[in-house]
Amino acid sequence: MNFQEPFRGGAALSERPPERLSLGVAARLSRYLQVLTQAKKMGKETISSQELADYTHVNSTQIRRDLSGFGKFGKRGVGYNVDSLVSQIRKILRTAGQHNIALFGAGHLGRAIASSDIFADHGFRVVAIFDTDSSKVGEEVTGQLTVRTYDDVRKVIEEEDIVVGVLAVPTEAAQKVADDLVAAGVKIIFNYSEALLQVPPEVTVHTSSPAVDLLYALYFYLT
Amino acid sequence: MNFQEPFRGGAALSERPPERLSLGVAARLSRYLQVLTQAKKMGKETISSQELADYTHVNSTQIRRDLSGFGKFGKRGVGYNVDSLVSQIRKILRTAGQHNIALFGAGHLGRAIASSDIFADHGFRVVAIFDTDSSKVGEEVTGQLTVRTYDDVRKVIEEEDIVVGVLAVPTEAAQKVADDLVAAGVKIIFNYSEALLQVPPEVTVHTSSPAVDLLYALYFYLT
DNA sequence: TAGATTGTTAATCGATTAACAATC
DNA sequence: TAGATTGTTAATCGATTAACAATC
Repeated sequence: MNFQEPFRGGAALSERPPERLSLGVAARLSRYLQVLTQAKKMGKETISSQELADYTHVNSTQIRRDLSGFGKFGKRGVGYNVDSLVSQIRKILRTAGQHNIALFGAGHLGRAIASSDIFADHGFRVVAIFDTDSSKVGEEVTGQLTVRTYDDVRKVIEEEDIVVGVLAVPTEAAQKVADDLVAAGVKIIFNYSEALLQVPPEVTVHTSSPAVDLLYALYFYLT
Repeated sequence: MNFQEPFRGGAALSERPPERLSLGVAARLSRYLQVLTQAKKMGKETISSQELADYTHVNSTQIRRDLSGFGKFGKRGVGYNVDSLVSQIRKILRTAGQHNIALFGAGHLGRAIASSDIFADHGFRVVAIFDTDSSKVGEEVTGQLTVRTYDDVRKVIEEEDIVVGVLAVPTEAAQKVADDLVAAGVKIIFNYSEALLQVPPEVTVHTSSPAVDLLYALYFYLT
């Protein structure tokens, strides 16, 4: 970033060349966004970099640095306006639009994910939930979602313009679902099972589990 | 690390001074461990740094570098023995022992976490699950676990030597449970709700959600 | 041996932090 | 004004990567 900025506080500051964010910056911005979203729900109007630091465990200088790279969003002596910071970060992360996702597996994890607020909070819409267990098909999961038969996968993916498949199925079943998603043209798979999925290079798999963090975090907490 | 090592392949290499790992190294080692554990289940005996790289999205040179910092675990031309690498990493992360954890909330997320293999795989034992909903008390969650009444929290934490509290409760209920855990002396809280918890400085809160990753990962996948 | 893969170097790049003037 | 907090600098530290000799 060697672009010399001779003006101060200009609105033009928010229109930077769309460089790809580094992995670390994007991860931290997402984290700030999560905290800000919650802070907003709690009725907080402004927040300081120190408060954000307390909640995210990211150094407060780092936070100010991350943000100031995109514009002067704060007020000295006051902090950041929660509402405006949320929309600024959304702009930076380009998560302003709506994205449709499909959920596989109507077990406990699938239902937990389906009923989480966090997707709606960030512009993601769970438009379908599938299960191979025919006794579950037709069950209502949330107000708007009903478990669909796995036979309709292909049709639903095309009709509903689904860009992400989220796997909350048993480890043994994950590869088969991944194969079907790939065949239907889905390029992004979120894998909450423990399976090591084999997919073609153009498809991205992100594996994550509600429990893996524990291992890593505990190293620091127990030593 | 400026310790000059004149010998090769010695067993003494695994006994390094117990420096605290950097955050990044610990996170990556945990990830390797997760993949290795699964690879072992699938009957794999050796694994190359390139295969580990494919599954973890960590550069293969980085992986070899991370591991070689603690000893010469691999065989040139062959790769790493899965079994022995698992135990080496466990030694490094000091997760060889057993740690008892308590789970709060017997809803979908709580049950999903309780029935996950991943805790058992890494030496954690869910020894209790609580819920304030009296209609859930007594229900069987897994073979060994039955939902307990929240009134017994304090007693159970002391009797069962619980070091970690895992919160899978609604956002509104999270702070109350955190307060009670702090009062009972628990120093590590894993928060799967969206609440921004207030705790004394000696207590560590790790907030995480099965859905937050999506936001960050999607930035890269959609751009 | 021939092929494969580790262990390690060297060079680069980005992350982190303390400190403090600017300013609300 | 006085206190608080941002924006930014400068200096350090650790992460990342390509490349390749060592060696299984």
